[in-house]
Amino acid sequence: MSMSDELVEHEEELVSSATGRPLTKRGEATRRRLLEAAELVFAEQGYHEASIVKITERAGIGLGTFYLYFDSKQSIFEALVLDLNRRVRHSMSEAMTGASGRLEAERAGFAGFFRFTAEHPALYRVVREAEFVSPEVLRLHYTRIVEGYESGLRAAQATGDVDRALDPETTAWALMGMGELIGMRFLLWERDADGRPPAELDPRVFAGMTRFIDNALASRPSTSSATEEEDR
Amino acid sequence: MSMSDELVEHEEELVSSATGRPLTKRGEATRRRLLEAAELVFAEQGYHEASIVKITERAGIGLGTFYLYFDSKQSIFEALVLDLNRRVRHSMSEAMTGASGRLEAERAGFAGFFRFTAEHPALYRVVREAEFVSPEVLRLHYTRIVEGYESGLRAAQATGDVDRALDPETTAWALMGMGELIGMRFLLWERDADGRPPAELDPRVFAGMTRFIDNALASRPSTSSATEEEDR
DNA sequence: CAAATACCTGAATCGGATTTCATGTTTGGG
DNA sequence: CCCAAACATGAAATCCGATTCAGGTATTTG
Repeated sequence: MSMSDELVEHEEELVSSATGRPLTKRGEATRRRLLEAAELVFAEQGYHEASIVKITERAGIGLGTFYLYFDSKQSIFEALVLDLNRRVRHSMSEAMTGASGRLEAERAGFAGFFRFTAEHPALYRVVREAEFVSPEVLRLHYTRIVEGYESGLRAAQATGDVDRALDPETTAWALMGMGELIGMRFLLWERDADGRPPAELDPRVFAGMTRFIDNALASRPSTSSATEEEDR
Repeated sequence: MSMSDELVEHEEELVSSATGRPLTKRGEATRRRLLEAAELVFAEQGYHEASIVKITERAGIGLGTFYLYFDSKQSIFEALVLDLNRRVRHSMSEAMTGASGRLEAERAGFAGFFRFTAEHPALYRVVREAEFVSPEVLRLHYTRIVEGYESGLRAAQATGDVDRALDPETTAWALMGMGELIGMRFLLWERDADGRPPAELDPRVFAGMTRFIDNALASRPSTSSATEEEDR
């Protein structure tokens, strides 16, 4: 009967989180407007400054209506982060199609990541804030992205494009981390004369990063020229 | 504002933030107890779950007393982050003393960073949260660390230990980012069978990271003879 | 010791948030 | 055209935490 209703529901139906009821056209549109407003408000104000009132006002919707679609403030935030995750990965895989070599594809994916961050600087801050609002969702976000990198790296190692001595998982996380911090420093923090964020990475920085990555990944002719064993 | 005043302050004056008055022995002790309690509470609960009441209770101090020493919740948080910054950098520079080569020193600094993160996992989460609580302080934190890296890299380039084609600033931020995310993934997220965080990085990960960094930094034999490594 | 100074206190103030709910409105199928 | 069902609403209940303040206690000084 009622006991396992909630647990069984795994698939993303067009369902109100709060009530479990299906939505009509009208309801669907309202839900969408709420998500779009949430995107703006969370991006501008951060999670704790944001409020349900601000979101519903922005959406042009009554306060009480919110709870027909989402259980809580945290719940809509999580939905938003998952949506952004979809969009980042889309931006990355889109950038990768058409790349010729394996290594070329890695580079392109990276570029796609930066394009997204540059186009939606505030949005990417939302994702980072998830670490403190909803850690599980952030893990999901990172893990999904890293999975793509990792399998790409393995494939590139198989073809000999990438140093076989690298650990794919570690390398994938290293690349993510680089991307994050360089994006934060040179896209989110940087402002031009008019206080506008740059549309893309400074060429000097981009070149420096490319060199760094190419160095790191390139298959090395002799596998053990460097100090192979750490102390002890 | 008042914040930049404090930020410029590199050295800890014995001054109450709220009143600007110097402290006696007793006052000094009280201030210290507040900071220590804040460290525990912010680490366990995060900024917004933490409250002045919880901090003063933990410190065994009256609620009102708090405001004799700090202007606000944000103010004590900032003081804490600056304190942690000092400690991280100390951990890094301590690890670097005694390193023989330039490149060796870079590696040691990195290890120092991880040692701190492994020893105080929750504390490093506090630093990261500063991005959303007090962005200026976080910039200061990162910038101070990066400055050290950057000048180290320049020196290592001068001696030929590090690829001269790398941009030192970009490279420094890339290294920071790697360290952050790998620390988060393999130290903060990882739990052993008893739910305890690991005391140090998994050897596989550490080795993978070392290889990655060595690849990235090593001066490339593009025009000269094969890699000449300092073996020591 | 007396007065001044420094330090301490927690009840009360104040503002602001999430969430509920009783009631009204719209929609769509028969 | 009627009436469930779905959707919408905002005032009010409820909660919570930062900050203030009027009135203490300890410590030092003359």
